[in-house]
Amino acid sequence: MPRAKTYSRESIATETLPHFWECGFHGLSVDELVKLTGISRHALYAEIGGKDALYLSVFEVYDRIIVSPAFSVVEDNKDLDSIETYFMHQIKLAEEKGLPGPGCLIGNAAIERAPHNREVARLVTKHNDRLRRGFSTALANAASGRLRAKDRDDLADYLVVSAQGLWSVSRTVKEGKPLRNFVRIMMSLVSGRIEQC
Amino acid sequence: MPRAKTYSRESIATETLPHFWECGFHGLSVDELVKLTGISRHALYAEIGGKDALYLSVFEVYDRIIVSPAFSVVEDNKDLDSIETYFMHQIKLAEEKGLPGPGCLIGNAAIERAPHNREVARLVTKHNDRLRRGFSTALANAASGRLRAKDRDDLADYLVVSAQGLWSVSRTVKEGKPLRNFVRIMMSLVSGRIEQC
DNA sequence: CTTGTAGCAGAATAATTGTTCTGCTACGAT
DNA sequence: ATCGTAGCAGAACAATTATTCTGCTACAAG
Repeated sequence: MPRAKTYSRESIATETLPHFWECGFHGLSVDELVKLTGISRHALYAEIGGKDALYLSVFEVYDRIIVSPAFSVVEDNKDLDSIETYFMHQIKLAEEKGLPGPGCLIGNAAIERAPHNREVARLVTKHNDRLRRGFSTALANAASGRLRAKDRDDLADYLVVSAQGLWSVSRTVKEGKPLRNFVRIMMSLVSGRIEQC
Repeated sequence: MPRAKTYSRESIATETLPHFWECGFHGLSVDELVKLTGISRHALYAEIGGKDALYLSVFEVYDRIIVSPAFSVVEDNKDLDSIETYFMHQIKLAEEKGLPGPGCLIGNAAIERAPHNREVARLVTKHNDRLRRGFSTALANAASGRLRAKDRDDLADYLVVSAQGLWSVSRTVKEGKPLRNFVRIMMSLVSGRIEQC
């Protein structure tokens, strides 16, 4: 029986995720990746195929181990508090890991990589759709019918754009205050809108 | 007397600006830049020094010929309408040039390049400071004293983050509607805040 | 017209970096 | 124990790309 693989497609993507997240696609070479993570070039090319394919694999892992645990608060609870919790929790994590932080891997990819790689662009759109859907459902639920579908979708769009701004700025600020501030103002807007219906 | 230089530092930066704006720092090689713009390698290296230095020069030009003409509306008029005008006008320009667009050169650099280049990071911060100052002054004026300094600065921060989100998203959306929507909602928030004082 | 030289095109070079290849090692099956 | 092979380390290779170099051209001064 063949020896169990030391590095699976899965584990390679998981190990490289933090580095791509921090440095982006162009921020580090395959050599650096190999040195930093200890995975072998052989495994990388045999299991995944190359740097581009690896980057796409990292997306899957990021979605599963970073986005899902964080955003399921919104997707499960479906209320306004859950939206605020989602944002504030992410800001706290970023603060703990140290600001300026890596922002959102997918948001970064949207700017750095999506224009040059069709598949990355597709995954970015998919991610934004997921956020929009989550926000939209939560808003509908929070408003319990008092919000017109169009207004709800507009607000969901608004939150998606706001999230993009938040994680972008988190890459350059040194403390969490302006980020929290932003979320507070944003949330007051959203709840104000819902109440006035 | 020496022959007049065909390509000055200035003109090289101006010619390359659109390409860096569209493709980012890693999006095109010096070869492509030379082919696309017609400038000579010789001039580029003699006048500017290299790709990194060129990128920084492009920042200066961008600030002068793109940011200043657009943002001076806010800096000169100092009212809420000017803020909305600024955003809407930029969205319209982006639409005319075709969405998804290049976003904001400096916002893109914040994500793609600032983490790897101290000087780029400095220029990004400088740009955001300019926006914040402009917004802050406009808000103070619009509220004519009814807004506490802290609230005014929080709102200015809020607008800076929102701008970042807007231009980020403009790189992936196919039409201006969600962008305009975002601005409308954002502005309603800001004027609501000021009126309630 | 001659001549000196600024500036150009494009070749050459150097450095980086993505990918493949070559033994070799260690483990499991027999 | 030995054999076969999966997987490794790191060298080699290839491709890309930033930078420098080499004539050469065209213009201006005299």
